[in-house]
Amino acid sequence: MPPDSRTTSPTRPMRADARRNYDRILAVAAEAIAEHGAEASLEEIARRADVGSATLHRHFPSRQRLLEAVFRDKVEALCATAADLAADPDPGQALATWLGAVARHAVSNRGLAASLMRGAHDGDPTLGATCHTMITNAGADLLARACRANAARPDVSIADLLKLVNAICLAVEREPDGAAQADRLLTLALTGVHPAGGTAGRKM
Amino acid sequence: MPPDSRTTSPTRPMRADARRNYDRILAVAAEAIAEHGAEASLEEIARRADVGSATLHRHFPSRQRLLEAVFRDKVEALCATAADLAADPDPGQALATWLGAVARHAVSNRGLAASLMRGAHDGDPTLGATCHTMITNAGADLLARACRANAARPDVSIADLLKLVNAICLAVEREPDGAAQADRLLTLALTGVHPAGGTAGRKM
DNA sequence: CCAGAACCGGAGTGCCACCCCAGTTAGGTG
DNA sequence: CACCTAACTGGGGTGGCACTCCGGTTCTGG
Repeated sequence: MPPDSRTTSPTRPMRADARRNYDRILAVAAEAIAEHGAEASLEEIARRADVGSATLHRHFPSRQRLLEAVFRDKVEALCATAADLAADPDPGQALATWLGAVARHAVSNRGLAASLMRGAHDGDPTLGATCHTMITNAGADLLARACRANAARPDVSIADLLKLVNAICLAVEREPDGAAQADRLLTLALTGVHPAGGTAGRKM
Repeated sequence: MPPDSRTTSPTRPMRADARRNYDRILAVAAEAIAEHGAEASLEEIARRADVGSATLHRHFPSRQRLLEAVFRDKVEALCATAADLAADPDPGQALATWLGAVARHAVSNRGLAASLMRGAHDGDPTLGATCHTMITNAGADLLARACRANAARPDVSIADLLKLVNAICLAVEREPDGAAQADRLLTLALTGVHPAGGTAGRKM
C-alpha cells in the first residue's frame, strides 16, 4: 500500500519531495532498526536521512507506525507463505513450518517481534490493517486446518500461538545464537516437555 | 544478605544515614517498579525517596542492581518453594508446579521477568550470586529429578525452560488479564499443541 | 568534642522524543 | 513563462532521562 492513501481514499498523491524524504527515511530506518533493534533512536534516523526530526515525526506519528512501514513487506511475505502452506497435505506440519518461518523472520529482523507484539491492541483505530492483524488472519487459516486434521488441540487460539512465538523471539533476539535458541525453544513449546507424548496435566 | 557486605567480607557496616537512605530508596523503587515496570524512571524514584539522584546511583550503580535488590526476597521465596517441591513424589508435576509459581510471581511483580532475563549474561562478575543464577540452580535440581523419572525430555535444559517462562511473562506482563494468559501459554508450552500427546516432529 | 572519613545532593552534561513556526518549494493556473 | 498557494521543511525550543562532579554536610570513633 503506497503511503499516500488513507483508509478513505480521496487524497491527493504526495508531493514529489515529500515522497523522496519518506522513502529515504524508510530505508535508513530499516538499517538502523536492524542495527539497534526496535528502540533505535528516531533522532539518529532523521540525522542519517538528512532530514529534520520534525519531518520524520510528521511522516510517522509514532514509533509503531514507522515499524509497521519498515516491516510491511516482510509481513506480506509471511502471509504469502501461509497461503502457500494452506495447500500442504499435512496441516499439522504446515502450521509448524509456518510458525518456524515467522520465528526465523523475527530473529533475523530485529524489532519485528516487538512490532507485532505491540501492534496487538495499541488502540490505533485509524490504522485499518496492521501487521498484527494481517499475520493473525493468515495464521488462523492454518490453525483451523490443523485443528480439523486433529493435529492441534481445538482449545488453542492463533493469538496464543503467535504470542508464544513472538515472546520467544523477543527474548532471544539480542543473544548471539538467537536463531538456534529460537528454534530450540519453539520446538520445545510445540511438542511439550514430556519425553514421548505423555499426557500429564499440570497442577498449580 | 544485608547490603553492607561484599563478597570479600571485611567491610565496615554502613553508616546509619546511608542505610536509612538505602532502605527508603528500595521501598520507593518497589512501588515504582510495580507501577511502571522494569523501565521505571530512576530519577523519579530518587525524587519520591527525597534523595538526590547521585545518591541513588551511588547505592545502585546500575538499573539491574536495583532490580536485583528489589526482587531478592521474592527470588529467595521461589528457591525455597523449589526446595520444598524437591520432595514431591511426582517429579514431573513438581517441576510444572514450580514453573507455574515462577510465572505467577513474574506476572504479579512487574519487572521480575525482565530482571531475571537481563541478569542472564550481563557480564557483571563482581556480583557473585545473581537472582538469575539462584533461580537456575534451584530449578536445575527439579528438572534433573523430572528427567530421572522420565517426565521430561533429557535434551531440555533448565535455562531454556526458564527462558520460555520469562519470555511468556514478559510478553503478557502489560496486558490486563496477564495472569490468565501466562497460565494458558505456559500450559500450552509444557504440553505441546498436539491433541493427545502425539509425537509429530517439525520440519523447517 | 572534634577531626576526618563517609556520605549527600544540586548543578552540569549529553542524550532523547516530540512540537512550533517562519521560511522554502513544488506544481497547477493564467 | 511567471506566479501564487498549499504543502512541505527543519532549526530551535521544551521537558524528561541517565549518569557524573565536587563543594558542602553529617556521622562516628577516639
